[in-house]
Amino acid sequence: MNAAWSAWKPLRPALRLTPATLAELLDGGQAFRWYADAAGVWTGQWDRHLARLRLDPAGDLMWSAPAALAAGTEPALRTYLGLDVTFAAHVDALPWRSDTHLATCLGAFPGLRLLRQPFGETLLGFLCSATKQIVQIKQMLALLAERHGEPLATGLTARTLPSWTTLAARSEADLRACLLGFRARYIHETARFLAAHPGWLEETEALPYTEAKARLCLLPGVGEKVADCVLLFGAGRLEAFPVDVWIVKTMARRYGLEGWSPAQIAHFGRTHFGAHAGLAQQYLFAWERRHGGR
DNA sequence: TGACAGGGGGTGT
DNA sequence: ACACCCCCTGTC
Repeated sequence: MNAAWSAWKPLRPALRLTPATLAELLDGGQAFRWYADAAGVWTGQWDRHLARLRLDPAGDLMWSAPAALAAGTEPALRTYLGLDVTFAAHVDALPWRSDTHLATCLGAFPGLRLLRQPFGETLLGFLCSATKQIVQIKQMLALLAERHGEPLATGLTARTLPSWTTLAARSEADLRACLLGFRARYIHETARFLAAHPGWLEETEALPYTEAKARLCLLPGVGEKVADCVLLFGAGRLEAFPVDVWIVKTMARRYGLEGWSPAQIAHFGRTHFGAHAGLAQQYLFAWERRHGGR
């Protein structure tokens, strides 16, 4: 039995989105703990927060939270949704004036932005992501929270994701039982490394992009793609440009880069899109997910 | 309705 | 290049 939810309130400052952009933002591969109901109400979790989001008729984002937690939810949402980040200016600085495909992608998902998720949780999510689709990653994280997380608050059934400390105390078999497959060993070994190096993750988050990425790549199961996702979705590093199979496909088709390696595509992306290449990547990725194969 | 391939947002060797 | 795990999805 869940406690009562607070009344719906508009987000301040306001965030005006289309339903398609909201779906892409919450369930488009940045985060893996949001679920929509038939009425278009999204329920999701991050850190020790639980919230509902919906668009009012004008398209402005409204939020609600369990009454006992609601006081802390609004500032947390502002951080999580990056309301202090000038995404409109960053988008305008992308080369859409000379890149018609990019202009099309920007127009299809107006207001799309990058989430600022908890760093450690983002790492866990993307350690689960290898050769998995979003629906399966969500299932893994739901099982990890259900079996190894902590109750969010008394009276709530929702649970947090397990901390890295908790994960380090679990057996690889316990993790494997959460549908992790071969990823269980990576998560187990990463958890043990982090347990043996207190503060390592926090120091990594604070480092400049290149150094932070190099450090993340030291973790078992973390290569360039996962490291870039963690930095882009969990640390606000808009210069990170993750290259996965979708981006390889869309860059080959739309930018004539057939046969290019992921490293070559990453270099092209940084050069072509500039300092906020990761933001461009998210729009291209959203477009490819929607129109892929056509 | 139920079984059966096929392939999946990568990394490590 | 290929193994790593095993669940989702489409198909018959």
